[in-house]
Amino acid sequence: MTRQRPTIVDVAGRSGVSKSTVSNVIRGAANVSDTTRQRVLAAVDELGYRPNGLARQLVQQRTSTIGVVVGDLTNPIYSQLVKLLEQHALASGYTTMVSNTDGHPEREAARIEALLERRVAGIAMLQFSGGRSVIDELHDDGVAVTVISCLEERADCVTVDESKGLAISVRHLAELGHERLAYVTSPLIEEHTNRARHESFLRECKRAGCSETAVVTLDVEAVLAHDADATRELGRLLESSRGPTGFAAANDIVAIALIEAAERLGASVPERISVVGFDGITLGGLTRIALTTVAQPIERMAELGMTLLLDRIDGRTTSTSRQVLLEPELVVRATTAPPQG
Amino acid sequence: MTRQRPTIVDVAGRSGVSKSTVSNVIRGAANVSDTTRQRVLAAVDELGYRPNGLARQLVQQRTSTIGVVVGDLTNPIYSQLVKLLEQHALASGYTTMVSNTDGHPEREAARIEALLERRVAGIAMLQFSGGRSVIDELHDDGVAVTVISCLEERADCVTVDESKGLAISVRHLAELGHERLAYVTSPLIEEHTNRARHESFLRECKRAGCSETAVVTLDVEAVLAHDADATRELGRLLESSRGPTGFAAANDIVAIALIEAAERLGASVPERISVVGFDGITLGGLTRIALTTVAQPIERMAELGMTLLLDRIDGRTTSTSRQVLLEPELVVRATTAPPQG
DNA sequence: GTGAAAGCGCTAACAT
DNA sequence: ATGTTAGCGCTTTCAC
Repeated sequence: MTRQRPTIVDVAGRSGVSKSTVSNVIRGAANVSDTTRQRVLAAVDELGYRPNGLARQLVQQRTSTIGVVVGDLTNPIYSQLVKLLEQHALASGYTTMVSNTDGHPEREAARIEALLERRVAGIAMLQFSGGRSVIDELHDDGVAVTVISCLEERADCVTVDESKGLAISVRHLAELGHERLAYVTSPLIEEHTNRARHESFLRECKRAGCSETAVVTLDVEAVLAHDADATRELGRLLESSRGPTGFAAANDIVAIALIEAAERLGASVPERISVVGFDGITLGGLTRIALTTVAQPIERMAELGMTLLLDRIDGRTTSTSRQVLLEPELVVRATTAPPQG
Repeated sequence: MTRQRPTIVDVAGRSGVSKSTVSNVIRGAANVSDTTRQRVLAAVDELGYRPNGLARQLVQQRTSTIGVVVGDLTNPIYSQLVKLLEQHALASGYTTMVSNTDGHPEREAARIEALLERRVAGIAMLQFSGGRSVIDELHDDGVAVTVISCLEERADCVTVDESKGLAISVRHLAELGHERLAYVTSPLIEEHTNRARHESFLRECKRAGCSETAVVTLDVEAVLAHDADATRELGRLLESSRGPTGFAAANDIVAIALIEAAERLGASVPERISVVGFDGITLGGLTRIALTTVAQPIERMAELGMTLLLDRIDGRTTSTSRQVLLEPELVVRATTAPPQG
């Protein structure tokens, strides 16, 4: 199939110059007479020559590829982030290579290995699980890494202030008068992030004088597939008269799944229970959903994240790791209300 | 930063063998004694050697990278598809490189060019806009291409039967008793696909004896951002007593935006108007949305699409282009009902 | 302004 | 079973 592509030598032959001159022309280097340039360009055109990026990157000892490792591309917050990162990378002459890990640490390690074999210039990790070893290994390898949307002290990182994250949800629920709260999460949420958010939840519960009655773990896919098993745990919680009335979710997708599950069980939101999400995905703004949530400034996260990474790649930064903490913002819509009765 | 990485030569030196032997070991070739293998492996470990994929791919004249070109990664149907494609590619030893085009033909061309310079083994195009020239050029270059989720005769392609697509929506609306129908689309939907779906809409309207009163173009982002301008056109349509009561959308996201816009304008769904989507995104299954839609079998699309592409890459297929047509399936939920009064 | 030559890190015959 | 050799397509000194 793949007919032999013309190389720089073919172009050189056709235009009667040496290959270095051709190289000079296609790289837009100086020191090429106008007439030669024209002839070379003509030959390029006639032959349909296209530079071989592999060869170029091999000899230059640097690539223009940036790896992006993401837990779940299906979560709108991440697909949005990936899209923004690609735009920023492109604007600086880089191409991205996206790897989905589905939250599995082994898959994460494998995908990172693949990126490294391709000698990516740097890696942006959204929701990263591997724990210290991964980061350390990358550091040893001298690969630029930026972690986006979760806190990681050992690397450059831009994230929403995790300590404030869930605290804002809890405070909002407490101010509405809710006294018994639950934390809602999903198996897809990476361990590190989950722990941080849960701790933030517990801390603020204590401070606000609320009791934390439960941790609910929801299999989002199963809930959406109308699997009855997936809502059983929640069902028991809702039956109890001393059960929680306020639910703080680890992210918007979980929050939406919770609303779905609760309402299918006959507990309407916000009349019977209140729910607040985390992330600020666009769909939460739909009138039919109207999710109260703690929004992350994802445009800024993407922009700053890519800036940090590129600075590191280009050696503009040699300092130790830098953390950028952004402010989350409460967006009150219609899934929260004072508790009834 | 990037400290000089060890090469195959370093490993050879350290283990006291030639570099071809090292090469044999890491490629798992036969003809290596067990003792030598151990020594080489030990050296690999001590040095932290990692093969350079660029060099390997350059000399082998083939890469294990597959390009994926997508219009809007933010649309769940595509992020899902991309995720599935990545899984299938991975299972066959390939890595994917995703490019988002936001539907711009120029950006599409640029991204394809970048993929070709990286000498990707093949390209999977989801929602492709470039028209004939792009496909032809790729064909001339001898690059394997598979188009997924929209019809393209000049290339391998797997898609839902476009001619049936919107027809199913229209028939459903007609059977409920709707007589005046509208087609709803968005600027983000690629021209080709849009035309096919619109034609399918018109054809079936005629057959079912419905009148097509309008084409509504909705800027989804603007609607979700609660921009009043974005709903003006729809507002006029809904005011008229002879306006459409049944809306067939070009995809689910548009359908959801339409519901949002209509209900904000006071026209509730499905009491005042009925809406049917296209794609079958998971979120449509939420009780609060309950979108009636024409679902695509995306698992099969991803699987077949990747199979077609890999067959072509490996030269198992030399025939002319093959089209696979899959059956769309109507999923009736709660955004459609008989017209009132 | 242009060309010759030396690699980049690896694979794949071909010798030994 | 292991080593030698010749590239893959390009960039980049360094001469001319």
